[in-house]
Amino acid sequence: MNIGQASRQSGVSAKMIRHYETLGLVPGVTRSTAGYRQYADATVHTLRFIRRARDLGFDTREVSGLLQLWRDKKRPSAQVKRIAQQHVDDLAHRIAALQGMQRTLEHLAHRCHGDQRPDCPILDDLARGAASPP
Amino acid sequence: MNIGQASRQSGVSAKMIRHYETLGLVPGVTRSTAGYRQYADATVHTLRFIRRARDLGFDTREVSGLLQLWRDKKRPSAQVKRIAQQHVDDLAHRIAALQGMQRTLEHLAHRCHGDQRPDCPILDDLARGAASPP
DNA sequence: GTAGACCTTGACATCATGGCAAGGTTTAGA
DNA sequence: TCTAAACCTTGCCATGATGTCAAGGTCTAC
Repeated sequence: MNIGQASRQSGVSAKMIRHYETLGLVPGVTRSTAGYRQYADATVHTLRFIRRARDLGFDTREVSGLLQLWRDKKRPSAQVKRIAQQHVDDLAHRIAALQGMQRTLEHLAHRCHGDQRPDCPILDDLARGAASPP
Repeated sequence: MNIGQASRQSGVSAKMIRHYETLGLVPGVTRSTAGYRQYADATVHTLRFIRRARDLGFDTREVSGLLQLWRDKKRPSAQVKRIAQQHVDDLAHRIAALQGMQRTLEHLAHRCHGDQRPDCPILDDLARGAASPP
């Protein structure tokens, strides 16, 4: 199977398949005489794993760790859970940060008339450069 | 005022002050005979504006637009509000995406024993490469 | 034999920011 | 007056995950 077909079957772009190869996430590939990468179903499976993990927001370092655990049939599930839990915590932080921005902006936008007049609490806030009190 | 002092007063790193200069967010600076950038309070004010806008998640393009509106004393506040509203919508999308990941992962982590045994629903899900039904 | 689809590598872009290096300037103190 | 420390300059490289483009080789179907 060439890279295009592996890409279609895994949902990972050819570009990223090559990239993951340089990162060592997918094992070194065999090549055809012309130098084309040849893939087996097992690799497509790995690529789907990577895709799914990326979709859940794990960065490539974390994906690498998860892949190693996946391959290690004797892994303690605690290790997997720890990676996942860290990521959940990270997500929570990021969500909270975005929600903070959202709250502030919604508050400001709510008080902005949004008409032809120039007065605007949004610009006022930015110009003051200070967080508004909760 | 040199760049270091402007940096301390605005909360924007010297590096980023220079960067914003190349982007045209802050106007061209006057220089001392030795080539040192000289800042007035007005520029520090602008830098604080930028800092605050960045803290609220606006990207530099949006900041640029907001700065122009800020400087235009005849701006219609509707234009400001539109930029803010778009950003709020963007934030909402990003938050929803992260929450989706968080939900899925919390669900999986909850079902993972997290002990010495290798069985792990997290890896199972990744390996299946499919979203679990809600 | 040839067109079109496919593959290869490599370079560059994104976005906001940090870091380092090599060199010039200013300032405070001995 | 000399010097060390603190400051400034420009420029290059790096991050992370992905896309795009380019120049060139290969395979396939007609």
